[in-house]
Amino acid sequence: MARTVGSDGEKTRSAIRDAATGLFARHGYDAVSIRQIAAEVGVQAAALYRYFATKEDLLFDLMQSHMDALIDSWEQQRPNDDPTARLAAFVGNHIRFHIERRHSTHVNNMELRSLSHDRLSTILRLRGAYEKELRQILRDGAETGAFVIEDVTLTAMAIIQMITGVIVWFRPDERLSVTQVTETYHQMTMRLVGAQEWESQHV
Amino acid sequence: MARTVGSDGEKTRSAIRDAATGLFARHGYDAVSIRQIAAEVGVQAAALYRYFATKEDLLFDLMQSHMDALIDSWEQQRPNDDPTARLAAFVGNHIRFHIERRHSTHVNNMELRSLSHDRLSTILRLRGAYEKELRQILRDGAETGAFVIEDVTLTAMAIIQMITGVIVWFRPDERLSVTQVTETYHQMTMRLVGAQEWESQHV
DNA sequence: TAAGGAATAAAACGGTCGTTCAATTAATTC
DNA sequence: GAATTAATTGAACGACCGTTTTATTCCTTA
Repeated sequence: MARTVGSDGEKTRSAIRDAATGLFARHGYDAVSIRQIAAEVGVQAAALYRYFATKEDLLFDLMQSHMDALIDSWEQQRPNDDPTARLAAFVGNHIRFHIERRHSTHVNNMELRSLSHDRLSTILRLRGAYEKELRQILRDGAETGAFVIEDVTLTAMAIIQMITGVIVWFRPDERLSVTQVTETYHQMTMRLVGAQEWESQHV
Repeated sequence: MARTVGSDGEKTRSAIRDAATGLFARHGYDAVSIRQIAAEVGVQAAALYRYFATKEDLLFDLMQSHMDALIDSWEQQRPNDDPTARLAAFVGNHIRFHIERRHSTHVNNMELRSLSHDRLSTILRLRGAYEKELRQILRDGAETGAFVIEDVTLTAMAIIQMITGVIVWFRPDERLSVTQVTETYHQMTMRLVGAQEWESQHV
């Protein structure tokens, strides 16, 4: 029956996703063949088509899951606090999430152009929703006078690019721990938005 | 003769480079075929091989030229001034350069993985030399007390990612001019490094 | 205007790609 | 344990890839 077999199928499905994430991140979507992914899973190329109709379906599945997980992670963490505390939480959650998922982050940042128009829109919509959260924090902080901000949209982009960039150079087991990196970025972010004083809310 | 004919050859060569830059930036190195590039130039695929031995040679040529031009642009602009003025000049030059060369910047940021090991090293060496300039500015500013910096390397990466990120969202003919964008990033950068006061050196 | 080299075109090469299909094996149900 | 269905294989398809080879055109120079 589909029930018990389904559980094995889900295991294979997730093995495919893991293999594809790593290969896409390292070599790029176009440079990776279905046969390579299949080989890493230990299966023939044709077998993948029982789980994903096309190669692009597989890519889209990875990217959508990534965005869903990112938004979910923030929603479970978001404090109902003053803008300073919310910004600290946002930065901390963002950095932690992206370090933990370097590979799928890389795929999401690099392979947008490999998606069809409709699927690109879907991903961009999710991305927009996430960034809107940051813009709202910045807007609130500017209104209460907690932050000094010239342009909310532009500042939001600057912060996101800055904190997402961590994955470009950060490698675990180096001189800095995740906590140290997060702490330093927290301080830089607070200065960037002109936050005059903030408690040591090291999230 | 090679002289007069050479000048036509150089025109074709630069047409190839322009076409390849645009196509690589839009669709990615792997997704673009030699035949596509040739078609955009108005020539047959085999003709490109008179100018570039392989497709990767073409990519490397584009990436190396980009880095050379970036470093050259900074060297012609670098002031022998205090750290605050030098940082302002660095940010201004960087943003201006990258907005003017969005496509080749995109190629340089996205296609590192398509290079062979040796060529990757060459590009990374150039990149390292450029980033070293920023680190030196930050170090000087930290020593004179002009800046508040927890970690020079980390701050340099944060600034570079922030200001390079402009090309991800900035489009000409939108609500903001290059000057406005540069000015806002200048202010954000100065706050980020904790510069207590700075003249309006809008470079 | 004939000669000679530079530039291009046209065709072909071997290889790999994403995907499909028929045949086979493995697992589940009755 | 036979029947049924799910899962996988191996082979094949047509398309396109980067590159090479050979032939042809164009242009310069003597």
